[in-house]
Amino acid sequence: MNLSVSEENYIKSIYKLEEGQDAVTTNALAYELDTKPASVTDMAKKLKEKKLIAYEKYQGINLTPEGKKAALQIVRRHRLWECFLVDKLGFSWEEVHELAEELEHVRSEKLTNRLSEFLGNPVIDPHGDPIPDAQGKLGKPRTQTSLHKSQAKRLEVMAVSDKSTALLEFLNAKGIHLGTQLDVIERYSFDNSIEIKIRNQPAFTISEQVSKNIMVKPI
Amino acid sequence: MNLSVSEENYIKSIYKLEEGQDAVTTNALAYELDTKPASVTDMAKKLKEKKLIAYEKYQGINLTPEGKKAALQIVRRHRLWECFLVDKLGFSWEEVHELAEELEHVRSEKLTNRLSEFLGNPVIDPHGDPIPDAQGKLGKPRTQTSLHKSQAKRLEVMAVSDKSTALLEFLNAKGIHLGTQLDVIERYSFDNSIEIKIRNQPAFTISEQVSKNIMVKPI
DNA sequence: ATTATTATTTAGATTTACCTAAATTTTATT
DNA sequence: AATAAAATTTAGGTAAATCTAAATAATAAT
Ligand SMILES: [Mn+2]
Ligand SMILES: [Mn+2]
Ligand SMILES: [Mn+2]
Ligand SMILES: [Mn+2]
Repeated sequence: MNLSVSEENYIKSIYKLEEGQDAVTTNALAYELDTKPASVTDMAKKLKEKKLIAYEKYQGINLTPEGKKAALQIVRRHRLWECFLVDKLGFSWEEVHELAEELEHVRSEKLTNRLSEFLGNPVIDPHGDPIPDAQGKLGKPRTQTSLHKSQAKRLEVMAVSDKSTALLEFLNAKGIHLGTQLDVIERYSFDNSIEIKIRNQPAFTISEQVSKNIMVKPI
Repeated sequence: MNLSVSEENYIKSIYKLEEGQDAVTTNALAYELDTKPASVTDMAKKLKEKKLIAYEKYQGINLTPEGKKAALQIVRRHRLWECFLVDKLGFSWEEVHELAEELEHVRSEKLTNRLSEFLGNPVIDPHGDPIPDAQGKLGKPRTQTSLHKSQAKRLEVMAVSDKSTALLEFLNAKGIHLGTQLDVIERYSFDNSIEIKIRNQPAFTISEQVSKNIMVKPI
């Protein structure tokens, strides 16, 4: 199956939005891809024709097994390039998403596999997301809780679910990285903000918007 | 100036064909880009509009200074990626051109410069071609003679001017790489074939087509 | 159960990068 | 110089990926 760059971006976004939800909505996909719903409907017809998605008018979109396989290959390339940019070229985690958004479209299994090998076959990317292997298999079963939901007092940062420069730069400023261990001091039910502390640094408060996007595990 | 992938490929090909010649011909460019002359004429109008080329009907094409600057950036990216693929990922020289043809279109000065640094700021690519620096300056003045023209008896291979898999695989089979030193045993004027010898290996004969594409310097 | 709102699709255009076939210009050959 | 051949351009079209505006369907609110 030979996909255009545009088709690949759609497939990847459908894969992302499908998580949890049962069907991906036209509007959600349009928003995710920064395009218009009418364009999504057009593309949905084409991807259905190519048997990459299941789609019926007004019923939303789901990847077929082939579609999912394609998505995992794209995700693999995306995350490997992110690793390369951070580990080898010294980029910081908020800079790599956009670049990987382009590099992911160079389709060469040989290149992908050699890149993986060169990087030591990493299993997570700089944002804590798992990297599918050459067969498209994901290691982790994605059972991550957000800081927002977690009840634990001592936590370790495992991933961030939003890759926007804005969030990542905020986390940089606060000293929150992958692997950072933090203590929850207080939860304020009024606005769902959380007061946290890293080591012996002074405590500070983060909003619900932020805590929702920090994935953690108790320690 | 924001160029499409297609525009970049045109600019790069014009740069390549301009070497030596005074103006690039519509047909030559169509052949180089594996497209039709009519398409070249269309694109010529657009690139002229963008002031990247000088073009008058029936008069051929030349890069403007801005066009040349753009071309050198693309060439820089292309050749740096080729170095990366060979030096870091272990690809062989005949495999990298096609991949670099895609990677070259990721436009990020930061990425390009970090990649260059990561590679130790190489000045020639795996085919012996010089790599423009961040300012677009070429080191070597490109005064290379082809084996076909050279009069010397002992020579060193400096570059290959054709990057086709066919030629490069042929050279691999014959043991001819960058830096290979060879002796010219005989030149046959009938078909311009040349008998050469590498070290103490048995001599063999190469055709004019091949010798034209091997760039050498006397030693 | 209507009605209003929201989501989605269709109709009809636009832009980019191509193409083929025909017309035109340039260049080479009598 | 006239004619033939080759190179180039123009005219008119196509396919992909968008868009806006209008129509339709699904959902929510009276
Ligand atoms: Mn992308
Ligand atoms: Mn990532
Ligand atoms: Mn290219
Ligand atoms: Mn090269």
